[in-house]
Amino acid sequence: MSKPVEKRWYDDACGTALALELVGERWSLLIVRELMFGPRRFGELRAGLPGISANVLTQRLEGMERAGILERRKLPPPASVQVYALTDWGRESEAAMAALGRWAVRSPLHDPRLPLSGASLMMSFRTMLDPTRTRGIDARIGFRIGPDPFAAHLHDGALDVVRAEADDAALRFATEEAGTIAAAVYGGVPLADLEAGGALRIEGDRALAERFMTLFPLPPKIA
Amino acid sequence: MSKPVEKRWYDDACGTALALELVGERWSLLIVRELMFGPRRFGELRAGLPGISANVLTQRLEGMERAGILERRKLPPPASVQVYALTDWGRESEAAMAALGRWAVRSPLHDPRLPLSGASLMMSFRTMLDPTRTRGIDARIGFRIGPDPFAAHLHDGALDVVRAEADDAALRFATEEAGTIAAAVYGGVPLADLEAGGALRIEGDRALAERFMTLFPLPPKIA
DNA sequence: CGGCATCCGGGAAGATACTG
DNA sequence: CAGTATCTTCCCGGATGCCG
Repeated sequence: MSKPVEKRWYDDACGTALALELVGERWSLLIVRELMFGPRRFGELRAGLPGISANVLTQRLEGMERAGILERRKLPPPASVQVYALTDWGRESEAAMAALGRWAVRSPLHDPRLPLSGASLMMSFRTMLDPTRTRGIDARIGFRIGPDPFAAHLHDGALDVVRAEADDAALRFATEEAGTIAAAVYGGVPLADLEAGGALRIEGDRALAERFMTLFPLPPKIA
Repeated sequence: MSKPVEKRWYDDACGTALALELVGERWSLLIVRELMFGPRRFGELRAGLPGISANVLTQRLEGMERAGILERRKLPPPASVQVYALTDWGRESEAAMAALGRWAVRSPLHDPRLPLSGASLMMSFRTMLDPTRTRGIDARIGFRIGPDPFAAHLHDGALDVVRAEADDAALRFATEEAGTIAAAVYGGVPLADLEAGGALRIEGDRALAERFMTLFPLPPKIA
Protein backbone atom coordinates (compact mmCIF):
# COMPACT_ATOMS: atom_id res chain seq x y z
CA MET A 1 0.00 0.00 0.00
CA SER A 2 2.50 2.64 1.16
CA LYS A 3 0.81 5.58 -0.53
CA PRO A 4 -2.12 4.93 -2.81
CA VAL A 5 -1.10 7.27 -5.57
CA GLU A 6 -3.93 9.64 -6.40
CA LYS A 7 -4.12 8.77 -10.04
CA ARG A 8 -2.21 6.72 -12.51
CA TRP A 9 0.87 8.72 -13.20
CA TYR A 10 3.53 8.02 -15.72
CA ASP A 11 6.14 9.06 -13.17
CA ASP A 12 8.24 10.56 -15.87
CA ALA A 13 9.97 13.92 -15.96
CA CYS A 14 9.49 14.10 -19.73
CA GLY A 15 7.37 17.09 -20.72
CA THR A 16 5.45 15.04 -23.23
CA ALA A 17 4.52 12.59 -20.51
CA LEU A 18 3.19 15.45 -18.41
CA ALA A 19 1.20 16.72 -21.36
CA LEU A 20 -0.42 13.32 -21.54
CA GLU A 21 -1.28 13.53 -17.87
CA LEU A 22 -2.88 16.91 -18.44
CA VAL A 23 -4.78 16.40 -21.66
CA GLY A 24 -4.20 12.75 -22.51
CA GLU A 25 -7.52 11.50 -21.23
CA ARG A 26 -10.21 10.80 -23.71
CA TRP A 27 -12.00 13.92 -25.02
CA SER A 28 -9.76 16.42 -23.22
CA LEU A 29 -8.00 17.86 -26.24
CA LEU A 30 -11.21 18.02 -28.22
CA ILE A 31 -12.81 20.06 -25.46
CA VAL A 32 -9.86 22.43 -25.65
CA ARG A 33 -10.41 22.65 -29.38
CA GLU A 34 -14.04 23.66 -28.92
CA LEU A 35 -12.97 26.41 -26.53
CA MET A 36 -10.11 27.66 -28.67
CA PHE A 37 -11.94 30.58 -30.27
CA GLY A 38 -14.07 31.68 -27.37
CA PRO A 39 -15.97 30.61 -24.26
CA ARG A 40 -18.70 28.01 -24.52
CA ARG A 41 -21.53 26.76 -22.42
CA PHE A 42 -21.93 23.18 -21.27
CA GLY A 43 -24.56 22.35 -23.83
CA GLU A 44 -22.65 24.02 -26.65
CA LEU A 45 -19.66 21.87 -25.84
CA ARG A 46 -21.81 18.76 -25.99
CA ALA A 47 -23.12 19.84 -29.36
CA GLY A 48 -19.60 20.16 -30.74
CA LEU A 49 -18.52 16.80 -29.34
CA PRO A 50 -20.93 14.20 -30.62
CA GLY A 51 -20.66 11.11 -28.50
CA ILE A 52 -19.40 12.61 -25.26
CA SER A 53 -21.61 11.93 -22.26
CA ALA A 54 -22.53 14.57 -19.75
CA ASN A 55 -20.72 13.02 -16.82
CA VAL A 56 -17.47 12.64 -18.75
CA LEU A 57 -17.68 16.24 -19.90
CA THR A 58 -18.19 17.32 -16.30
CA GLN A 59 -15.15 15.33 -15.17
CA ARG A 60 -12.93 16.74 -17.90
CA LEU A 61 -13.97 20.29 -17.24
CA GLU A 62 -13.22 19.83 -13.56
CA GLY A 63 -9.85 18.23 -14.23
CA MET A 64 -8.70 20.81 -16.72
CA GLU A 65 -9.90 23.61 -14.48
CA ARG A 66 -7.76 22.19 -11.68
CA ALA A 67 -4.83 21.95 -14.08
CA GLY A 68 -5.17 25.61 -15.01
CA ILE A 69 -6.07 24.94 -18.63
CA LEU A 70 -9.53 26.45 -18.47
CA GLU A 71 -11.67 28.41 -16.07
CA ARG A 72 -15.32 28.66 -15.22
CA ARG A 73 -16.85 32.06 -15.70
CA LYS A 74 -20.20 33.42 -14.62
CA LEU A 75 -21.45 36.02 -17.00
CA PRO A 76 -22.89 39.07 -15.19
CA PRO A 77 -26.66 39.29 -14.73
CA PRO A 78 -29.04 39.35 -16.38
CA ALA A 79 -27.34 36.76 -18.60
CA SER A 80 -26.02 34.97 -15.53
CA VAL A 81 -25.06 31.89 -17.44
CA GLN A 82 -21.96 29.90 -16.75
CA VAL A 83 -19.36 29.46 -19.47
CA TYR A 84 -16.01 27.74 -19.75
CA ALA A 85 -13.04 29.60 -21.17
CA LEU A 86 -9.44 28.70 -21.85
CA THR A 87 -6.73 30.36 -19.84
CA ASP A 88 -3.92 32.04 -21.76
CA TRP A 89 -1.80 28.98 -21.20
CA GLY A 90 -4.60 26.67 -22.27
CA ARG A 91 -4.85 28.60 -25.50
CA GLU A 92 -1.15 28.07 -26.10
CA SER A 93 -1.79 24.38 -26.53
CA GLU A 94 -3.00 25.20 -30.02
CA ALA A 95 0.48 24.76 -31.45
CA ALA A 96 0.61 21.22 -30.11
CA MET A 97 -2.85 20.40 -31.40
CA ALA A 98 -1.94 21.78 -34.80
CA ALA A 99 1.21 19.67 -34.90
CA LEU A 100 -0.79 16.57 -34.03
CA GLY A 101 -3.34 17.30 -36.70
CA ARG A 102 -0.76 18.09 -39.35
CA TRP A 103 0.87 14.76 -38.65
CA ALA A 104 -2.24 12.60 -38.43
CA VAL A 105 -3.91 13.96 -41.51
CA ARG A 106 -1.34 12.13 -43.63
CA SER A 107 -2.65 8.79 -42.42
CA PRO A 108 -4.68 6.78 -44.90
CA LEU A 109 -7.17 6.34 -42.08
CA HIS A 110 -8.08 10.00 -42.25
CA ASP A 111 -11.66 10.37 -43.46
CA PRO A 112 -12.45 13.97 -44.35
CA ARG A 113 -16.12 13.13 -44.87
CA LEU A 114 -16.84 12.59 -41.19
CA PRO A 115 -18.74 15.35 -39.42
CA LEU A 116 -16.85 18.42 -38.33
CA SER A 117 -17.52 21.11 -35.78
CA GLY A 118 -17.10 24.76 -36.58
CA ALA A 119 -14.13 24.94 -34.25
CA SER A 120 -12.53 22.00 -36.07
CA LEU A 121 -12.88 23.76 -39.38
CA MET A 122 -11.34 26.97 -38.06
CA MET A 123 -8.51 25.02 -36.45
CA SER A 124 -7.86 23.25 -39.73
CA PHE A 125 -7.63 26.57 -41.53
CA ARG A 126 -5.11 27.91 -39.07
CA THR A 127 -3.16 24.66 -39.24
CA MET A 128 -3.07 24.24 -42.99
CA LEU A 129 -2.84 27.84 -44.17
CA ASP A 130 0.06 28.28 -46.56
CA PRO A 131 1.40 31.81 -45.93
CA THR A 132 3.16 31.86 -49.28
CA ARG A 133 -0.21 31.85 -51.03
CA THR A 134 -1.74 34.82 -49.27
CA ARG A 135 0.21 37.65 -50.91
CA GLY A 136 -1.65 40.90 -50.81
CA ILE A 137 -4.66 39.62 -48.89
CA ASP A 138 -5.95 41.54 -45.91
CA ALA A 139 -9.59 40.68 -45.44
CA ARG A 140 -12.18 39.91 -42.83
CA ILE A 141 -14.21 36.82 -43.53
CA GLY A 142 -17.28 35.67 -41.67
CA PHE A 143 -18.50 32.11 -41.23
CA ARG A 144 -21.75 30.85 -39.88
CA ILE A 145 -21.74 27.14 -39.10
CA GLY A 146 -25.23 26.23 -38.04
CA PRO A 147 -25.86 28.65 -35.18
CA ASP A 148 -22.19 29.43 -34.57
CA PRO A 149 -20.61 32.59 -35.97
CA PHE A 150 -16.87 32.95 -36.54
CA ALA A 151 -15.03 36.10 -37.54
CA ALA A 152 -11.74 35.51 -39.30
CA HIS A 153 -9.09 38.03 -40.25
CA LEU A 154 -6.67 36.97 -42.91
CA HIS A 155 -3.60 39.19 -43.00
CA ASP A 156 0.16 38.91 -43.31
CA GLY A 157 0.04 35.20 -43.88
CA ALA A 158 -1.89 34.52 -40.70
CA LEU A 159 -5.52 33.83 -39.96
CA ASP A 160 -6.96 35.14 -36.69
CA VAL A 161 -10.25 33.64 -35.64
CA VAL A 162 -12.72 34.44 -32.87
CA ARG A 163 -16.28 33.42 -32.17
CA ALA A 164 -18.12 36.57 -33.15
CA GLU A 165 -20.43 38.03 -35.73
CA ALA A 166 -18.72 39.53 -38.76
CA ASP A 167 -21.38 41.57 -40.45
CA ASP A 168 -18.82 44.00 -41.83
CA ALA A 169 -16.77 41.25 -43.44
CA ALA A 170 -15.87 41.46 -47.11
CA LEU A 171 -16.98 37.86 -47.51
CA ARG A 172 -19.41 35.69 -45.57
CA PHE A 173 -20.09 31.98 -45.72
CA ALA A 174 -23.13 30.34 -44.15
CA THR A 175 -23.87 26.63 -43.94
CA GLU A 176 -25.51 24.15 -41.63
CA GLU A 177 -22.61 21.71 -41.79
CA ALA A 178 -18.94 22.62 -41.50
CA GLY A 179 -18.29 19.70 -43.80
CA THR A 180 -19.76 21.67 -46.66
CA ILE A 181 -16.97 24.19 -46.50
CA ALA A 182 -14.41 21.45 -45.90
CA ALA A 183 -15.58 19.75 -49.08
CA ALA A 184 -14.87 22.92 -51.01
CA VAL A 185 -11.53 23.76 -49.40
CA TYR A 186 -10.06 20.28 -49.06
CA GLY A 187 -12.15 18.25 -51.49
CA GLY A 188 -12.11 20.61 -54.42
CA VAL A 189 -15.90 20.67 -54.75
CA PRO A 190 -16.83 23.82 -56.71
CA LEU A 191 -18.50 26.52 -54.68
CA ALA A 192 -21.14 26.91 -57.35
CA ASP A 193 -22.24 23.30 -56.88
CA LEU A 194 -22.62 23.74 -53.15
CA GLU A 195 -24.58 26.92 -53.59
CA ALA A 196 -26.80 25.33 -56.21
CA GLY A 197 -27.52 22.47 -53.86
CA GLY A 198 -28.51 24.91 -51.16
CA ALA A 199 -25.85 23.67 -48.77
CA LEU A 200 -23.84 26.89 -48.80
CA ARG A 201 -24.63 30.59 -48.95
CA ILE A 202 -21.99 33.09 -49.97
CA GLU A 203 -22.26 36.83 -49.62
CA GLY A 204 -19.74 39.43 -50.68
CA ASP A 205 -16.48 39.15 -52.58
CA ARG A 206 -16.83 36.05 -54.74
CA ALA A 207 -13.33 36.32 -56.18
CA LEU A 208 -11.98 36.28 -52.65
CA ALA A 209 -14.10 33.23 -51.91
CA GLU A 210 -12.61 31.37 -54.84
CA ARG A 211 -9.11 32.33 -53.84
CA PHE A 212 -9.72 31.41 -50.22
CA MET A 213 -10.38 27.83 -51.34
CA THR A 214 -6.81 27.58 -52.65
CA LEU A 215 -4.94 28.66 -49.53
CA PHE A 216 -4.96 25.38 -47.61
CA PRO A 217 -2.94 22.65 -49.33
CA LEU A 218 -3.12 19.26 -47.66
CA PRO A 219 0.15 17.45 -46.96
CA PRO A 220 0.68 14.33 -49.07
CA LYS A 221 -0.60 11.02 -47.78
CA ILE A 222 1.99 8.53 -46.66
CA ALA A 223 3.01 5.72 -48.97
CA MET B 1 -26.65 -4.51 -33.55
CA SER B 2 -26.24 -3.59 -37.22
CA LYS B 3 -22.48 -3.25 -37.13
CA PRO B 4 -20.83 -3.22 -33.74
CA VAL B 5 -18.39 -0.42 -34.38
CA GLU B 6 -14.91 -1.78 -34.00
CA LYS B 7 -13.77 0.63 -31.38
CA ARG B 8 -14.88 3.82 -29.81
CA TRP B 9 -14.27 6.43 -32.44
CA TYR B 10 -14.58 10.13 -32.12
CA ASP B 11 -16.27 10.22 -35.54
CA ASP B 12 -14.67 13.53 -36.28
CA ALA B 13 -12.94 14.65 -39.45
CA CYS B 14 -10.59 16.85 -37.43
CA GLY B 15 -6.97 15.82 -37.83
CA THR B 16 -6.30 16.25 -34.15
CA ALA B 17 -9.13 13.87 -33.35
CA LEU B 18 -7.58 11.29 -35.66
CA ALA B 19 -4.23 11.78 -33.97
CA LEU B 20 -5.92 10.94 -30.70
CA GLU B 21 -7.35 7.79 -32.24
CA LEU B 22 -3.89 6.80 -33.42
CA VAL B 23 -1.73 7.65 -30.43
CA GLY B 24 -4.18 8.87 -27.81
CA GLU B 25 -4.33 5.66 -25.85
CA ARG B 26 -2.37 5.40 -22.70
CA TRP B 27 1.38 4.80 -23.25
CA SER B 28 1.27 5.07 -27.04
CA LEU B 29 3.17 8.32 -27.43
CA LEU B 30 5.72 7.29 -24.84
CA ILE B 31 6.42 4.12 -26.79
CA VAL B 32 6.98 6.27 -29.86
CA ARG B 33 9.36 8.38 -27.82
CA GLU B 34 11.41 5.36 -26.84
CA LEU B 35 11.67 4.35 -30.49
CA MET B 36 12.49 7.81 -31.76
CA PHE B 37 16.28 7.38 -31.98
CA GLY B 38 16.45 3.78 -33.08
CA PRO B 39 14.82 0.36 -32.91
CA ARG B 40 14.24 -1.32 -29.58
CA ARG B 41 13.41 -4.73 -28.31
CA PHE B 42 10.36 -5.59 -26.26
CA GLY B 43 12.26 -5.72 -22.99
CA GLU B 44 14.15 -2.53 -23.69
CA LEU B 45 10.87 -0.75 -24.23
CA ARG B 46 9.60 -2.01 -20.91
CA ALA B 47 12.74 -0.78 -19.23
CA GLY B 48 12.21 2.73 -20.58
CA LEU B 49 8.55 2.76 -19.60
CA PRO B 50 8.36 2.01 -15.90
CA GLY B 51 4.85 0.96 -15.02
CA ILE B 52 3.69 -0.42 -18.36
CA SER B 53 2.52 -4.01 -18.30
CA ALA B 54 3.53 -6.55 -20.88
CA ASN B 55 0.07 -7.09 -22.30
CA VAL B 56 -0.59 -3.38 -22.73
CA LEU B 57 2.76 -2.99 -24.46
CA THR B 58 1.83 -5.85 -26.77
CA GLN B 59 -1.53 -4.23 -27.56
CA ARG B 60 0.01 -0.84 -28.29
CA LEU B 61 2.69 -2.31 -30.52
CA GLU B 62 0.03 -4.19 -32.46
CA GLY B 63 -2.20 -1.16 -32.79
CA MET B 64 0.54 1.18 -33.91
CA GLU B 65 1.88 -1.39 -36.32
CA ARG B 66 -1.56 -1.63 -37.92
CA ALA B 67 -1.71 2.16 -38.06
CA GLY B 68 1.61 2.31 -39.90
CA ILE B 69 3.43 4.13 -37.14
CA LEU B 70 5.94 1.41 -36.43
CA GLU B 71 7.01 -1.90 -37.86
CA ARG B 72 8.31 -5.15 -36.57
CA ARG B 73 11.69 -6.17 -37.84
CA LYS B 74 13.53 -9.43 -37.55
CA LEU B 75 17.23 -8.93 -37.48
CA PRO B 76 19.05 -11.42 -39.72
CA PRO B 77 20.57 -14.52 -38.11
CA PRO B 78 22.52 -15.16 -36.05
CA ALA B 79 21.13 -12.20 -34.09
CA SER B 80 17.62 -13.20 -35.11
CA VAL B 81 16.01 -11.01 -32.53
CA GLN B 82 12.85 -9.08 -33.15
CA VAL B 83 12.90 -5.32 -32.82
CA TYR B 84 10.34 -2.57 -33.24
CA ALA B 85 11.19 0.46 -35.34
CA LEU B 86 9.34 3.61 -36.28
CA THR B 87 8.32 4.13 -39.86
CA ASP B 88 9.33 7.39 -41.51
CA TRP B 89 5.89 8.75 -40.82
CA GLY B 90 5.97 7.58 -37.24
CA ARG B 91 9.22 9.45 -36.78
CA GLU B 92 7.56 12.60 -38.07
CA SER B 93 5.38 12.66 -34.99
CA GLU B 94 8.36 14.08 -33.14
CA ALA B 95 7.29 17.63 -33.97
CA ALA B 96 3.93 17.04 -32.30
CA MET B 97 5.53 15.43 -29.28
CA ALA B 98 7.93 18.32 -28.96
CA ALA B 99 5.09 20.83 -29.14
CA LEU B 100 3.22 18.97 -26.42
CA GLY B 101 6.29 18.89 -24.22
CA ARG B 102 7.13 22.53 -24.78
CA TRP B 103 3.62 23.44 -23.73
CA ALA B 104 3.28 21.15 -20.72
CA VAL B 105 6.64 21.96 -19.21
CA ARG B 106 5.32 25.38 -18.26
CA SER B 107 2.80 23.83 -15.91
CA PRO B 108 3.52 24.16 -12.21
CA LEU B 109 2.80 20.44 -12.01
CA HIS B 110 5.95 19.65 -13.93
CA ASP B 111 8.42 17.87 -11.69
CA PRO B 112 11.87 17.66 -13.27
CA ARG B 113 13.11 15.38 -10.51
CA LEU B 114 11.09 12.38 -11.61
CA PRO B 115 12.97 9.61 -13.37
CA LEU B 116 13.80 10.06 -17.02
CA SER B 117 14.69 7.65 -19.78
CA GLY B 118 17.61 8.25 -22.08
CA ALA B 119 15.21 8.85 -24.96
CA SER B 120 13.34 11.44 -22.89
CA LEU B 121 16.55 13.31 -22.23
CA MET B 122 17.52 13.34 -25.90
CA MET B 123 14.01 14.44 -26.88
CA SER B 124 14.18 17.25 -24.37
CA PHE B 125 17.47 18.44 -25.83
CA ARG B 126 16.03 18.52 -29.33
CA THR B 127 12.92 20.27 -28.05
CA MET B 128 14.57 22.91 -25.89
CA LEU B 129 17.72 23.66 -27.89
CA ASP B 130 18.07 27.36 -28.51
CA PRO B 131 19.73 27.69 -31.94
CA THR B 132 20.80 31.25 -31.21
CA ARG B 133 23.17 29.99 -28.54
CA THR B 134 25.06 27.48 -30.64
CA ARG B 135 27.16 29.85 -32.78
CA GLY B 136 30.26 28.21 -34.07
CA ILE B 137 29.62 24.80 -32.57
CA ASP B 138 29.98 21.70 -34.70
CA ALA B 139 30.67 18.79 -32.44
CA ARG B 140 29.85 15.16 -31.86
CA ILE B 141 28.84 14.35 -28.33
CA GLY B 142 28.33 10.92 -26.86
CA PHE B 143 26.04 9.95 -24.01
CA ARG B 144 25.80 6.73 -22.10
CA ILE B 145 22.69 6.44 -19.98
CA GLY B 146 22.97 3.21 -18.06
CA PRO B 147 23.49 0.68 -20.82
CA ASP B 148 22.14 2.88 -23.61
CA PRO B 149 24.51 4.80 -25.87
CA PHE B 150 23.46 7.88 -27.83
CA ALA B 151 25.49 9.72 -30.43
CA ALA B 152 24.57 13.36 -30.88
CA HIS B 153 25.77 15.77 -33.52
CA LEU B 154 25.37 19.44 -32.72
CA HIS B 155 25.72 21.58 -35.82
CA ASP B 156 24.05 24.57 -37.46
CA GLY B 157 21.71 25.11 -34.58
CA ALA B 158 20.35 21.57 -34.70
CA LEU B 159 21.02 18.45 -32.68
CA ASP B 160 20.85 15.10 -34.46
CA VAL B 161 20.62 12.07 -32.23
CA VAL B 162 20.79 8.34 -32.87
CA ARG B 163 21.22 5.33 -30.66
CA ALA B 164 24.83 4.45 -31.34
CA GLU B 165 28.26 4.42 -29.81
CA ALA B 166 30.23 7.62 -30.21
CA ASP B 167 33.77 6.71 -29.34
CA ASP B 168 35.16 9.38 -31.64
CA ALA B 169 33.13 12.15 -30.04
CA ALA B 170 34.83 15.29 -28.79
CA LEU B 171 32.91 14.96 -25.55
CA ARG B 172 31.35 12.00 -23.78
CA PHE B 173 29.01 11.84 -20.81
CA ALA B 174 28.28 8.68 -18.88
CA THR B 175 25.81 8.21 -16.07
CA GLU B 176 23.48 5.61 -14.67
CA GLU B 177 20.54 7.98 -14.47
CA ALA B 178 19.45 10.39 -17.17
CA GLY B 179 18.26 12.63 -14.37
CA THR B 180 21.86 13.37 -13.50
CA ILE B 181 22.41 15.16 -16.77
CA ALA B 182 18.98 16.78 -16.54
CA ALA B 183 19.94 18.20 -13.17
CA ALA B 184 22.97 19.84 -14.73
CA VAL B 185 21.28 21.13 -17.88
CA TYR B 186 17.92 22.17 -16.45
CA GLY B 187 18.63 22.44 -12.74
CA GLY B 188 21.90 24.30 -12.89
CA VAL B 189 23.76 21.77 -10.77
CA PRO B 190 27.49 22.22 -11.42
CA LEU B 191 29.12 19.45 -13.40
CA ALA B 192 31.96 19.32 -10.93
CA ASP B 193 29.55 18.43 -8.13
CA LEU B 194 28.04 15.59 -10.10
CA GLU B 195 31.44 14.24 -11.01
CA ALA B 196 32.65 14.52 -7.44
CA GLY B 197 29.61 12.58 -6.28
CA GLY B 198 30.40 9.86 -8.79
CA ALA B 199 27.09 10.25 -10.57
CA LEU B 200 28.57 11.52 -13.81
CA ARG B 201 31.67 10.82 -15.82
CA ILE B 202 32.89 13.29 -18.42
CA GLU B 203 35.55 12.62 -21.01
CA GLY B 204 36.93 15.01 -23.57
CA ASP B 205 36.34 18.69 -24.14
CA ARG B 206 35.38 20.11 -20.76
CA ALA B 207 34.80 23.63 -22.06
CA LEU B 208 32.33 22.22 -24.54
CA ALA B 209 30.63 20.36 -21.71
CA GLU B 210 30.18 23.55 -19.74
CA ARG B 211 28.85 25.38 -22.75
CA PHE B 212 26.52 22.52 -23.62
CA MET B 213 24.78 23.02 -20.27
CA THR B 214 23.74 26.53 -21.32
CA LEU B 215 22.08 25.71 -24.63
CA PHE B 216 18.67 24.61 -23.36
CA PRO B 217 16.72 27.42 -21.69
CA LEU B 218 13.44 26.37 -20.12
CA PRO B 219 10.33 28.40 -20.98
CA PRO B 220 8.94 30.42 -18.07
CA LYS B 221 6.38 28.82 -15.80
CA ILE B 222 2.86 30.12 -16.05
CA ALA B 223 1.60 32.61 -13.51
C1' DC C 1 14.32 -14.42 -21.72
C1' DG C 2 11.10 -12.53 -25.33
C1' DG C 3 6.59 -12.41 -26.84
C1' DC C 4 1.93 -13.32 -26.29
C1' DA C 5 -2.45 -15.40 -24.50
C1' DT C 6 -5.59 -15.64 -20.49
C1' DC C 7 -7.92 -14.46 -16.24
C1' DC C 8 -9.22 -11.17 -12.74
C1' DG C 9 -10.06 -6.76 -9.99
C1' DG C 10 -10.64 -1.90 -10.23
C1' DG C 11 -11.68 2.04 -12.49
C1' DA C 12 -12.88 4.94 -16.39
C1' DA C 13 -16.08 5.61 -20.32
C1' DG C 14 -20.80 5.28 -22.36
C1' DA C 15 -25.84 5.41 -22.06
C1' DT C 16 -29.89 6.62 -19.71
C1' DA C 17 -32.61 8.57 -16.29
C1' DC C 18 -33.28 11.95 -13.05
C1' DT C 19 -33.16 16.66 -10.51
C1' DG C 20 -32.87 21.87 -9.67
C1' DC D 1 -30.36 23.97 -19.72
C1' DA D 2 -26.83 22.29 -16.64
C1' DG D 3 -25.43 19.12 -14.61
C1' DT D 4 -25.91 14.57 -11.17
C1' DA D 5 -26.90 9.59 -10.22
C1' DT D 6 -26.87 5.02 -11.63
C1' DC D 7 -25.91 1.12 -14.28
C1' DT D 8 -23.35 -1.39 -17.74
C1' DT D 9 -19.48 -2.06 -20.57
C1' DC D 10 -14.94 -1.81 -21.68
C1' DC D 11 -10.10 -0.71 -20.87
C1' DC D 12 -6.08 -0.71 -17.93
C1' DG D 13 -2.89 -2.95 -14.90
C1' DG D 14 -1.11 -7.06 -12.50
C1' DA D 15 -0.34 -11.97 -12.28
C1' DT D 16 0.21 -16.34 -14.27
C1' DG D 17 1.41 -19.54 -17.69
C1' DC D 18 2.70 -21.26 -22.44
C1' DC D 19 6.00 -21.66 -26.07
C1' DG D 20 9.88 -20.36 -28.88
